[in-house]
Amino acid sequence: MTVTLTTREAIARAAAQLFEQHGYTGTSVRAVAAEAGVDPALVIRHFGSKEKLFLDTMDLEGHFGGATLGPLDELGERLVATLIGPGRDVRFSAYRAMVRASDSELVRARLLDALEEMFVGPLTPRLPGPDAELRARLIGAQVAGLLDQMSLVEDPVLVSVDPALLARTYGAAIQALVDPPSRT
Amino acid sequence: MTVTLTTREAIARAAAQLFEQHGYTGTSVRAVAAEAGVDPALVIRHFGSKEKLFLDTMDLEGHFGGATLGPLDELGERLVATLIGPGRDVRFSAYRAMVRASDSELVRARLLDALEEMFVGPLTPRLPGPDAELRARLIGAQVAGLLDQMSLVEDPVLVSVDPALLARTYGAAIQALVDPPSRT
DNA sequence: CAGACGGGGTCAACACTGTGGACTGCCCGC
DNA sequence: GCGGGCAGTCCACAGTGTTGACCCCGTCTG
Repeated sequence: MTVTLTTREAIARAAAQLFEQHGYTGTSVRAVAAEAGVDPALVIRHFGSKEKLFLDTMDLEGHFGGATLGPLDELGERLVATLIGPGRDVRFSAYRAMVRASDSELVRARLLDALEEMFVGPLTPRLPGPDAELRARLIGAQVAGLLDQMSLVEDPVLVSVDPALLARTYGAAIQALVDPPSRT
Repeated sequence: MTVTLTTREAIARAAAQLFEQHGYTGTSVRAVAAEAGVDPALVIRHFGSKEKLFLDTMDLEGHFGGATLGPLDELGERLVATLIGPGRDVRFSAYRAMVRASDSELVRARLLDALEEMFVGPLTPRLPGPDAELRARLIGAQVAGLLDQMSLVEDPVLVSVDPALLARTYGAAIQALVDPPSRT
């Protein structure tokens, strides 16, 4: 199967690999073309622009989907465990590439969509207490922050700390937004 | 005063403005040179490279310094209020530019330094309970996440929500890492 | 006082980027 | 058989960061 690749697929595949590996600015259209064994002008012809190629290629939802499922108690800890669990490298690379390319209006919109689809949508109706939507968005912010420090900034302590401890600690902070605020 | 600017200062000033306004990739060396009324080759001569110019120009510590001062109770809320309080645009721009330029190893290192100097250093010795350093770093992650969503992704709900409510809500989540974990 | 020196400034060029236009070759419906 | 469309190729353009050769002028030295 997939004995022969349509050239469009070949380009997309090469692009996905290079973008994840070297980021948006770090991979040139010509490099993608070379990797796919194709003329540089052809990749533009097929995808319209480097930016569109990037958007067609990277998708966050595929890597992060369904992270907010399951019961609400201990959701924080489970969420973190899922993020930093098996396959974290792919997730981290995708996120990193997207964030660093967020100069582009389209990329920014995609990040916003992903936030909406992965956190605001599924979580807002489930969170008990007031300001559910705001809290859902802030949970998204917490996740983004963790990804920032682990994937983008590469905080050496965070990347090497015991994942269970990390999940427990940061999970508690997330849980503070999952549970209804205690009116003191 | 400052009747005449040394050309180096003029370049740095133009660079700071353009970098904050249009980001790293969005501002060309030639644009900086034009804004400073100077030959493009000269800015490289003075600063070595565009990357070094960027690093010499942007500093996070100046914009974010001293955000973790004050008593520990309600530090979370105060921290958020400081971040999104007066002058937030400058802070947001600086952070955005740095993160989007974090392809560069040097920029990445600078972000790590800033985290260290602004959160890990001042907070670790003050946090009660176990894993103080880890928790300090995670507080940094929370801050990064908020900046991400507000400045980089520009979540329309977060940027327009009542700042006091935002500070209270997200502050509570940060406070969960400031206070010693409740061993349940 | 002459002359070497050095640093700020200018110009032209290099290698590279993303992209567009003109062109060729091939397959498919009439 | 033939014309239209489409995949693929080639070349060119404008813009990028950066470099080297050059120049000018003030300063220190013999």
